[in-house]
Amino acid sequence: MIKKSTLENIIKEDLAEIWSILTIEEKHLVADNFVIHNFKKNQIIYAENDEPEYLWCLLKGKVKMFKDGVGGRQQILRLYRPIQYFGYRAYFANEPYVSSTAAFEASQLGAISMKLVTDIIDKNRKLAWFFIHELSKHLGGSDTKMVNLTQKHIRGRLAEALTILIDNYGFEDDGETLKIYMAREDLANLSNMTTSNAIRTLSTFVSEKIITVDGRRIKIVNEPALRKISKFG
Amino acid sequence: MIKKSTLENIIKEDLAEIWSILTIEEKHLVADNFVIHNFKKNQIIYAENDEPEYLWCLLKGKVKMFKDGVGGRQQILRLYRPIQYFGYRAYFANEPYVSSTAAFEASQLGAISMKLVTDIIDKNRKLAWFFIHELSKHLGGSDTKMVNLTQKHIRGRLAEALTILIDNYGFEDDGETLKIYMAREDLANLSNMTTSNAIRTLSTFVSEKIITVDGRRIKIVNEPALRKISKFG
DNA sequence: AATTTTGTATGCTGAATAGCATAGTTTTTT
DNA sequence: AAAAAACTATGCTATTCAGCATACAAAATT
Repeated sequence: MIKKSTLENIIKEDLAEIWSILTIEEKHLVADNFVIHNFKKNQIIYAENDEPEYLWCLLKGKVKMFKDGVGGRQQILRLYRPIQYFGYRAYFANEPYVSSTAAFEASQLGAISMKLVTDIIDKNRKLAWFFIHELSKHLGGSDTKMVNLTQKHIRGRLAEALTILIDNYGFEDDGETLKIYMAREDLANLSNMTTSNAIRTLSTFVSEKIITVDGRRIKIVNEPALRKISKFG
Repeated sequence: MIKKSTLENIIKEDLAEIWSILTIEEKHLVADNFVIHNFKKNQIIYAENDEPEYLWCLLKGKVKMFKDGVGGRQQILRLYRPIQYFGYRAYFANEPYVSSTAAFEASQLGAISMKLVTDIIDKNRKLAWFFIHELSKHLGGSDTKMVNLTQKHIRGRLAEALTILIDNYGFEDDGETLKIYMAREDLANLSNMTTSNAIRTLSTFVSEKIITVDGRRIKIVNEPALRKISKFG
């Protein structure tokens, strides 16, 4: 089940902050309980109301965390890239998941039992701090996003979504093509608008020479302009 | 500066979860560094972009945490009652505050240096868990609120705001008068709508015999109906 | 290769809600 | 107690955005 090569790589190269703070014994404990799963494009990793059981570690691919609202629309809450962790919040809060996660594209993930994570936190102060820091960052981000989604106008929200994509996934080697190819519907779900409006607003950005669009390939031509629109709503 | 009686009371009676998990030595360390402050109605406790320094402990009164958005409107993020804690997130995230807090009414608060709190967390696992739990709860709440504010219609949002007030502050002895008296503007800021619309929608709730209103005194006459409106948007 | 399904683009229409004005009321200050 | 300031109520209008329909394009399936 475990692909030794990948895992050893992660441990040896300390690819992620979290590994560097574990003792040798803890690293091996985790390695022995680290199960690799492969998810197909759009496959659900866990769903709202499920009972949390694992800490998920994204090794390869892209993941979205989202929540279905009463409006029938799906709101994308956060995006993840390698190597980032998720799935722990609900366990720590001692409640079922309030959101779902799915792979944006074919992805490889590692699952570690939260029971084990908790045991290690009890012995390793640094891991406790890792999660305190992580949760604090996310909470600040969530509060900020709440206000942006409710108060910015459509152009500002879509511009913000595009900057989020830049900041999370960056550009291809040409330095301007977004390194994520998502459906207009997902772009809309990230920006709290209908698919129609995401398409319409993208078009106006094209006509304003802020971006160019070729199917799902989006080039950011004028990033300062984009960030300005995002900032001022 | 320290009002011994109040403080001793809190420590002795273990009024708050947090106290019961400290050792005797830690309790005294905190007590010696616990400074009581009094805030007037609407007085700012800390503001967005300030550098976090203290853990604030609300002893008496009511506090709102809010953020000013580009839309010019203030969004109320969370409400606090005695004995609850706030002000720690930004410090843990190692960043300036992203939101502000103010006293809703004349309030008494205790300030404890975050430096001290961090030192105690380093030695007391249980305190680390207290904050991990607290942050996790708040993050789930923030994510949920984000989707509700963006997807529920005005009636649903106002109904939700009223249920939040019920759940946070409860009723007067008559069992139906909300134990918080806030301006329509604050009610609007809690529900992401204009003051006009908060007033209008309150009126329709009155005409539907879900609530009665007498100035800032709001009686919840039909709580199940209110929760139903909140739930279904 | 043909067919079906899914996704994208654009126009038109209607609904939800924001903005503003005015009048009256309550609260605070002097 | 009087005056000023702040808050509340309600009507009218403007704007933003959602909903839907249609046409076309691309991708997936048979």
